[in-house]
Amino acid sequence: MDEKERARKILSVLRENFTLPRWVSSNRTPFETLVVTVISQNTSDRNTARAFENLSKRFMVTPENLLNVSVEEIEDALRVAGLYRNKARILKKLAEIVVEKFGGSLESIFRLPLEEARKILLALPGVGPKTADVLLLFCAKKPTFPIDTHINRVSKRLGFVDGKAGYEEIRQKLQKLFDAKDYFSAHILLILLGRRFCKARQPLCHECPINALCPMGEERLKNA
DNA sequence: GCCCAGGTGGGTA
DNA sequence: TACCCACATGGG
Repeated sequence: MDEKERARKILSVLRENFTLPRWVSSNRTPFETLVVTVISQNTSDRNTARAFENLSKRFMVTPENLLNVSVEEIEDALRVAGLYRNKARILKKLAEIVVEKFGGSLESIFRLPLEEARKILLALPGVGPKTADVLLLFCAKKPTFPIDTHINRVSKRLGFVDGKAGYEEIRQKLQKLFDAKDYFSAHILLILLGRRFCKARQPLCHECPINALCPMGEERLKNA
């Protein structure tokens, strides 16, 4: 079985074993998605949601509103998520740039070709490859594959890339292995898999739904 | 009390 | 370019 075939089977098994979280069908604006993604950096889903809700309760999350409130108020809302001083400053700065350079909307960036748009996003404060790719895939519907820490680990254990592969190498590889129409669901499902079964310290290969398709799973089952 | 969750950017060699 | 560390809270 070649790699692409294995990737296809893995995706199919993941679809049978996991349901996409509710927020997937929530319609956030691109700017809200940017804000949530920045908040989520190095932060659990639960605390990310709480922080974003704290913000939304105070005002509609638009660049104009963020520009007009004090950084202390943003800090208060974000405290629960951790790293709140950094993130509050970054959100202020992002609001300022979006209003002043992009007419209050990210849409003009999204209309550019993928790599061009990606470069512009990467130049924004607090926006690294993961955040840029989330925006491009989720909001701009561009064919790019965001790599978070779970996907990084899962890709290596599955043998899709070798252990020292970096962000860009993993992204290119997954984009080759999956069809562009599946990037979104594959991204979500691989994260769910990583969190539930393919944990950093304690992989649960015996219970993992794709252990038969994973070199690491086969190895562990053999040794059991 | 300790370890885990889980990206970016600034600094150093 | 490649690492190392700061950022900070909440839950098990």
